[in-house]
Amino acid sequence: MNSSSEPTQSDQHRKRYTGTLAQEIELRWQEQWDVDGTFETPNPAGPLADPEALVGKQKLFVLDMFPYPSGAGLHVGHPLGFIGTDVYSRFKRMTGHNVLYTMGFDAFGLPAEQYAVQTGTHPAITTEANIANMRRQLRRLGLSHDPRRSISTTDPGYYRWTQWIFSQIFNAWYDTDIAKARPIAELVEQFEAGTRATPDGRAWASLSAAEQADVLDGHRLAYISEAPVNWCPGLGTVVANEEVTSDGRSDRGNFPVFKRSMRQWMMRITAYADRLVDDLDLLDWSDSIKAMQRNWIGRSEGAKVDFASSAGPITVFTTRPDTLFGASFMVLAPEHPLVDALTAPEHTATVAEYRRVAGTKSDVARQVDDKTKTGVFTGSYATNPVNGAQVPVWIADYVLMGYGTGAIMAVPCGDERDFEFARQFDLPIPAIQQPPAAWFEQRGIDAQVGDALDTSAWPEAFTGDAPYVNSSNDGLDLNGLANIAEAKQRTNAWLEAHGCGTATINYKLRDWLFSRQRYWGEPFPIVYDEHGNAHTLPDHLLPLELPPTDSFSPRTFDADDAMSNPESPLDRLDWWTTVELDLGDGPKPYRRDTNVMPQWAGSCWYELRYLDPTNDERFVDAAVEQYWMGPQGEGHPGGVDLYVGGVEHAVLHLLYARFWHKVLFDLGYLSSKEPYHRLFNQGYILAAAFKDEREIYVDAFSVDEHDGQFTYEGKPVTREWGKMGKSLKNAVAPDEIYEAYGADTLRLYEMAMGPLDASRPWETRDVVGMYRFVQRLWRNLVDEETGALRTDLPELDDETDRLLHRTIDGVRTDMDAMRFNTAIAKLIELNNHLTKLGGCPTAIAERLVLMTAPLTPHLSE
RNA sequence: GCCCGAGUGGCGGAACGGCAGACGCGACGGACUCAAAAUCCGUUGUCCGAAAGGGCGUGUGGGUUCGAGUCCCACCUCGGGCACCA
Repeated sequence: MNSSSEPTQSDQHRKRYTGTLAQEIELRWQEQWDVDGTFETPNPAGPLADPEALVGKQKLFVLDMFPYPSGAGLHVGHPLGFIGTDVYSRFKRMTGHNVLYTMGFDAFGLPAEQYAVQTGTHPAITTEANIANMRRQLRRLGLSHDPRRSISTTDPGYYRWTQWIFSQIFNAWYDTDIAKARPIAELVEQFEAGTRATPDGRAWASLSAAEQADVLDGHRLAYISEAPVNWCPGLGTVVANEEVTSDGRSDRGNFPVFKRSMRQWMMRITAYADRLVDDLDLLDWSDSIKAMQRNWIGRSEGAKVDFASSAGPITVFTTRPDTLFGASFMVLAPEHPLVDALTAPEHTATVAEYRRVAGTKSDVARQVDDKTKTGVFTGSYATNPVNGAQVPVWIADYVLMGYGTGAIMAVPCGDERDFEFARQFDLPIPAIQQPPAAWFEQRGIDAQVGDALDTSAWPEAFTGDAPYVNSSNDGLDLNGLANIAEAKQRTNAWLEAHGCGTATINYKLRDWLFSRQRYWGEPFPIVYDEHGNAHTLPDHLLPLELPPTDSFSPRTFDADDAMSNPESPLDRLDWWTTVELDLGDGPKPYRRDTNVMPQWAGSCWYELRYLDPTNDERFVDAAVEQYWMGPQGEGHPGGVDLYVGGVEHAVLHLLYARFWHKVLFDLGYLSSKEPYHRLFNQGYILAAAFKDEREIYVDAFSVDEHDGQFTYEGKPVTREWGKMGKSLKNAVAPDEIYEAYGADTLRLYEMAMGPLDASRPWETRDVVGMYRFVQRLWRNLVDEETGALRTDLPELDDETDRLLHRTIDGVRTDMDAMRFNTAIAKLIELNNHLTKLGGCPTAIAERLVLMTAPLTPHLSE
């Protein structure tokens, strides 16, 4: 269009590198790559095998976190990581690697379903259309994906294996003796042989079928249990702990979430807590992501200690058993089961009232309220096992039922919270450590040696390291010791010897709530017999396809209606829920499970399916998995060589996927212990967003700037920087950039903006810098009038030759380290030099083109 | 409060402990044009100076070193994560 409407220019520079010419070149090569199958990657075995093509090549598995196919399509912020992995993959292919690089879609889940509910269109239809649109957009960027390996989690051929893996997990238990998952049949063998005792010691054969099923359910890695779960009436489903924000709302939709006891599917991820923490050491991940995972798992070493009381032993968890001599009262969570038995008659009314008020407060309110301590005395006392002291038992909502044992021993002299509580309620604060003089000086207290232990003068608890005092009994003497580790060890030994405590490890991690009362997800491959026992469907009945229905809307409730109950959409489909099957003992009636799996299920193993996407016999061929993901030497856990994605999945996806991978490893299906060996978190593309006085975002492209002041329709607005997107009304569509400059320029710009792991603001006006580079590069080689290679190129001189070789060295190093921004700078330097020279000497043209090929693949072709 | 990470021109950002500011944007000057856009050439940290040249410069204050943006200590600011977890 441009060239025909401006005849003068097109006559002069018919083959100048313009947006129009760039598009011509790009579309042509994208077509050619498809026709030639240029990016099809050979496997060592199976349907995609081409063993000869692997000879002499090192393998490399480069993976992007696969996207959710949203209806809004891509903006220029989305593909930053994709472009990075593409440049890297192309570079690695050019340097002798067999690179596995493809892209799939994480397409089950709430957004598609909510969109479907809004529009009345079935989610299968919108999902399919969105995937097609996204594939088109990604292809337009020139990404070198192997198209044969692309999957969607919603393909029955894919979720057949998601269901199969679920069955494996259901039919497995964690053997703590060998720290490994095993098939449940091996547990049955142990019970039958008597090598493992049943919970109540009776012979296995004497247990009824229902009792046996109960025992096994208590071991399964996927199990149904009645437990406090997160009920979200606004979404109409329960959600996992990981999907609840710190202010007690749903990650999706931002609705209130309530703790309710319900019967739901759980996954025993807690069995893997230690390995999930310990194996982080084997991974090439950033310290911050590792810290987030460690934090979430929350492993803390300590001891469980029993305090005798009229209601029986009260067990507390403490990380500081060494401070037991300073435990001068106890605090139980208001929901603690012993509270009723401990409450003395004259305290019944106050305790009941306190529990009632605490019960109405959601977890949110308990946290949002300032940290002022509240609590009431039960009227009972318990016995401190190390010194026999009678300590009062209180209840208070700063102790959480969900952590540890829901009861604590309070050591007010050494714990900030206990200190505040003691001050609040005027409880004694016995000292068990002698704080150093400096501690008093820093707090402006003139403490004599004699009255240092008078805690009434202390402004706060002493949490440091100092010699113990008043810490001895007949068999244990910590006085004078200043080594915490040794004091803990000696206390633990004493507790164990006297049967009133044991060293133990406590975790914050809870089991994973795995069922959802929604429609758009993987159905559970589970049926229930007439006694209500769960059975997995045999493999030949998989996939259990999601039944087609127009009635896919979930039953949602008033967002604050905590007492509502979930209703699965699948439950309405009587024709589907009741079924007659022969599971090996003749045809019988069964009822299907009507839950679906959470969004995260499909993303727990997708990288494995990329390896062997068409395999009908197994989820992945063993030799193929070994080739692409097997451990590489001693101490190497195996896994994807490079996994690129945003930091927002630090806990959820990355934790769940590691868990599933470890179960499959334990059961002997995989050679790799970990799914993702190296994780690289790319930054985000930020864009200016503008808010008016009502704090509402306005269209960022209609804002005017004047002397640093921003206005929208004449009214002042304030600028902030945020992740580019629809909600901030600042998204730039890639098509605009293609039209003006082409995809190669967009790729260059995104890679040149800064290091890949840093977030950076998008500036459309800056894009032209990379366009000029590409234009000069073109002009240095191609005649702008004819489009043919130039014949008037200069001879190679020594200076240019030296610069070339410096550039080759630098670009290779930078590309290898994924420092694409500095690689580009070096290429521009060389090209600027060539421009001054009057063109690119023929002798080095090929090398210049090869160096730019990963970045600007179409132009370089 | 605790745990990560980062502070360099007007802006995005470069710098194995060795010429700070590569490369790009913008700005300014010039060429081309009737003119503009595009394109091309040049200048551009800052202060003094006509120039040659010189002073000052990597959040702040100390330190190590022949030499520090880079290493060490203390602090300030910003971003992210966790947060009454016993």
